Amino acid sequence: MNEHANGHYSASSYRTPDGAPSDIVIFTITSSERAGAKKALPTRRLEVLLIKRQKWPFEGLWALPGGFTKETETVEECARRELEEETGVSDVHLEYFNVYSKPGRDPRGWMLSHAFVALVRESFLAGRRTSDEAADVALMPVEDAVGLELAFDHRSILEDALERIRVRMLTTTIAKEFLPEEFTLSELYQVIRAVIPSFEERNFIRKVTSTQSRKGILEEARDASGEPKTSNRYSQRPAQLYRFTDYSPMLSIYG
Amino acid sequence: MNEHANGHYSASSYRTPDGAPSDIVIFTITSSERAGAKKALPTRRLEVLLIKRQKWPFEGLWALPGGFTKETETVEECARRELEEETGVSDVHLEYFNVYSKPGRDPRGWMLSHAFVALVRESFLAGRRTSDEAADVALMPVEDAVGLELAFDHRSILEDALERIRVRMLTTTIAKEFLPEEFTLSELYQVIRAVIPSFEERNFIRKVTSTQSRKGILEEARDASGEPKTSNRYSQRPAQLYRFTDYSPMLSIYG
DNA sequence: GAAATAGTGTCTATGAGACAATATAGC
DNA sequence: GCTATATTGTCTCATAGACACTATTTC
Repeated sequence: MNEHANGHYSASSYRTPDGAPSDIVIFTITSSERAGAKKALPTRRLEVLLIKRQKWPFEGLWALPGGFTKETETVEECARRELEEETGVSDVHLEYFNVYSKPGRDPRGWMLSHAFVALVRESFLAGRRTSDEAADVALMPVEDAVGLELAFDHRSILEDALERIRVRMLTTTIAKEFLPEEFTLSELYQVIRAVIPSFEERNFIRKVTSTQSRKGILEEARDASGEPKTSNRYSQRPAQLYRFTDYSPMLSIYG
Repeated sequence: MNEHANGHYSASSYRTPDGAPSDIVIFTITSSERAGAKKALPTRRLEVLLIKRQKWPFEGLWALPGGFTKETETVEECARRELEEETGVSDVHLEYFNVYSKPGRDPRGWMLSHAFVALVRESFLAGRRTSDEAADVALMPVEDAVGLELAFDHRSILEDALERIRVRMLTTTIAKEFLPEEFTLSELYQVIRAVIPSFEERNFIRKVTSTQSRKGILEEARDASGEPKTSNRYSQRPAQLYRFTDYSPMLSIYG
């Protein structure tokens, strides 16, 4: 154990890491009906999944789900495995974003933590929230989570993850990870606002449908006979359904 | 050595990593005078620094500079230390971009490599290229480097690094890392083109100077008396000098 | 005046941004 | 008809993109 694979390597007497965990910031967007109105846009909120630690260190504190990488897998495979063990979901958007290696960050030893963001649709986690271990696993609003004392340096990790998805929400099409295949533009707008409360575009519909440079990221959903598909789930007047294309524009600050 | 810091940790019988190297993709842009013309724009080329390995494994192959992280430092501190040892430069732009952890990627054992991009001005490396170890250290055009067989998975790392700086060249102001404090718009344009050969903007000057949304990333350089500063280093007619402001716009695919 | 790069004029089409106005369907 | 959301009309101004033209200095 912990011997080097062979002796050609002069660093074999060096101290080596005690582990390389992957930690996963699992985000979801919950919808809740607004009281009163019958057909009204639901309130959407960005939430993060945390686990209450059962043992030393940081026993009793909330922490990000995660686990140790094995020598037979990549850190990404580890994250995907832990994600499935923890939430039962697979095939979700998982994105590596940083490594945390500050000496002393883990009292158990020299641990290099690899942090991922996972984006999960609310429906995927539906069963989870009512499971027996509900007390140890919580889905909580991000504003609440960043206000808590978390285990290890998980608060920094969470803040970095948040920053990360805010940037990527605006520069990539990850909004699709929180939406059904076909959605209305109000839904899209709400998803963006759930992640970035300050996002405000008065003419949102105008822009995403008519802008030449951005045209191409969205297309109208049509049924078998070619008629535009609409939905009146959230409105009296049916709204046009859209879907993301697989085109992703290249942004530039220079033009 | 390699014992866990304490016994509370149930994973203490697991295999642990054999090392966590940092590898650094050091980019620079070289300028060379074009033959013939007296005052002409130099040719700028993106180059990468590679080191010829002297020992097993991959002896004789070119590799990215790097080295092992110590338990008393972060992987970033390791990268910065290695960068200085290797090139003598400090205070340069250094950016972490990915971890490489595929089992078997390093025949010496279970190594998790943390990859960085460093952006260095040509002048910083000037002394280095004529040093004694010139045969072991090379600054070579990136097109050449990606065509070579490199040690470990360094070719993948290099390709990823290239993709990374191409995106960041267009979405952030890292172009400043390759330019003097004050520069002409032709120089800026050339730097962008050295990194992204396909970048073409006919009205480059127009855009960066007159666009409201982008206005703010650049400002005209002025001398003590408030007069605009110009340079005729590369042209007969003097060109206005600019500098980057510290404003960095937030791009969005939605408007 | 030729060379070499810097910068402007001009024209057209399109987009941004603001808001008012109208449309649709359920209640 | 009221409500709540969806969508279009309209107007103004700024920008994109193309390309010809003028400017400035050195040789």
